[in-house]
Amino acid sequence: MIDKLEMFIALAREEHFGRAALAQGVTQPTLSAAIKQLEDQLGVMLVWRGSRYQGLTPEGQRALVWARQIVGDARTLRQEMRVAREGLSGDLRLAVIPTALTVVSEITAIFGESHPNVRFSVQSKTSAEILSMLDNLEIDAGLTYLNNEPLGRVTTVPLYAERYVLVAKAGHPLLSGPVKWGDLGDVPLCLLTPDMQNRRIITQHLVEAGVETTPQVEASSIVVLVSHVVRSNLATILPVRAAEIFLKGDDLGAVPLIKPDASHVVGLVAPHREPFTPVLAALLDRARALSELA
Amino acid sequence: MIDKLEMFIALAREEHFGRAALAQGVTQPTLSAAIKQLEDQLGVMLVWRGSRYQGLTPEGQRALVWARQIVGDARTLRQEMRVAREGLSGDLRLAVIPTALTVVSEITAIFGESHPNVRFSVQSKTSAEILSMLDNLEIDAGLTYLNNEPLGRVTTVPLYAERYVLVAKAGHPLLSGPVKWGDLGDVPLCLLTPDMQNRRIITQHLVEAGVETTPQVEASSIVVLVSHVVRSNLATILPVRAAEIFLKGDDLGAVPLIKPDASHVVGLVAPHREPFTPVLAALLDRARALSELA
DNA sequence: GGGGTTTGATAGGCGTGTCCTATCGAAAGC
DNA sequence: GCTTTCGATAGGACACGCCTATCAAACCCC
Repeated sequence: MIDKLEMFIALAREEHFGRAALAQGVTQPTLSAAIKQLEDQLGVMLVWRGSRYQGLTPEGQRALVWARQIVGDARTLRQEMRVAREGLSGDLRLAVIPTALTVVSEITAIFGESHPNVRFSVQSKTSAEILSMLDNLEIDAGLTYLNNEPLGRVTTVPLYAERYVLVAKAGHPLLSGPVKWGDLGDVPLCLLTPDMQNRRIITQHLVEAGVETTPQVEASSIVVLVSHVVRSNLATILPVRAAEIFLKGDDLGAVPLIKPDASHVVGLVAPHREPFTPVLAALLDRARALSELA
Repeated sequence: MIDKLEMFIALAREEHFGRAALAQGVTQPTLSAAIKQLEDQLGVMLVWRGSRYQGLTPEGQRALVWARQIVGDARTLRQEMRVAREGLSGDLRLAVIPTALTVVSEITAIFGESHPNVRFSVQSKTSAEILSMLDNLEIDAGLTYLNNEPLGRVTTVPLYAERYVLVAKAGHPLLSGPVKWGDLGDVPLCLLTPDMQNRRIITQHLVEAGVETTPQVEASSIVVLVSHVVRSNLATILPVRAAEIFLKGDDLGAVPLIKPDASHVVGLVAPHREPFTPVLAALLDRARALSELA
């Protein structure tokens, strides 16, 4: 039963029988049969049938909610028993927005002190992808914005409030003092791609300041942004914590962006599951200890 | 997997391999094997082994919590799919404290108006039994005291506050006006057995009023209490709502018990499961509509 | 519009898992 | 010390799950 629910979740995620089967490590006929049996057992049609995958029926959507819950709990049970057997160990899968990537090392550091046997796996994703991966049990926790766009049913631990700086090559005329958002009208910029919430936040502040900017370069990674700042005459806008790591040398400079002093809360998000798994409880605990916010 | 978890729950409930197997409709060797496989899969010992059942290991207790959650969710999924197929129907299993039995008809009445295809199954239990049965998935909801003794992780809907009357045969000298708890020192009483929370509440009020009473008759049913009041010279103490149904004729009388005007909240309790099953959601909704309290 | 591709369903065979009955060994009870 | 109770074990029947191979329908592209 649980295996079939896992296959059902995979199907809903992949929207394709073959890919879902591959993801589950079974063949396509096996997955097809499993879905059919699930439908028989539940007495309802879960998937619109045709020669292609055509989405879930309303019952299927409803069943998906429970399937995720059940499968998630089952995994948690197994994980918790493993913890009981061999202590806190295993992998903790994180997905993180690009602008918070530098914060991960703070978390892994403080966590590693008390739980050295836990390995981390970190990937850079958009905030929307993080929420989707949490739903689909593909990650254990995420690091993203907490209070700009709706999150769904998750547990959150606020960590810090993002504040923004303008980053440019040393000697850039704007670096002499704080810069207003409204002053950026004619400044050539490179920014994150619009699928990133950070970019949407920045765009919003620029628009509110009456500026309409089309960035010269868009990228999904801050490394690309900073490289461009170093090698060309573009400037970029980054959260302080993301920028710091690049400001060690003398070739770059940064000044605060003011009017307004924008501030957006970033923190940990984890599936809301009662009770918490031991690793997750430990992670949230360490994150709370690390938090700059109430 | 889910089947094994069900067997595990049954074993924890019955504390006996043979009985648990019987309850699950399998033979004892099958259940023994299932538990062993569960232990293998989880990699931990769940049950203390010996020639007899000797209780759960700490890991077993922890696993039991998740097992209940998973099995409960799986049942909910099946139920919800059945509802999607044939509308709100099926059985709703209630357990109710004796003094709230008369309230059940109010709930079934208002519920039946909107959902005529749902059958009810009602049994009279102590408050402790109700909580245990909720945990063990033996009932769907309960009707019991909400704020005297700890409930655990449940959803509650307060319905009304119990107030107490002294019930005695018509003409009994105490029936002329309100009676103080402290006046009951020499009155021969029949009361519920001490495993009932109502009895513990009454005893507590009597003790606080400085009275120590040993009831002449103890019973676990209010019908027995009232019968004794009718046929002998005993009096009893009942919540107003439990007493009303017996006061239609002229042979019994009731007067309020005062100093203090004791008041204990009674309401629905249901397992805390997100999201709610449709039947349960409907039941809680109707109960809220019925509630006398905020 | 026809050949090729993609997609999901179906058929048949094989291995594993699950459940049963029968029986055993150990401990508890009289 | 004998019987009863309780849970584990052994062996066999059956079902289930998964695989490979194949099919039918829809889509795609020239």
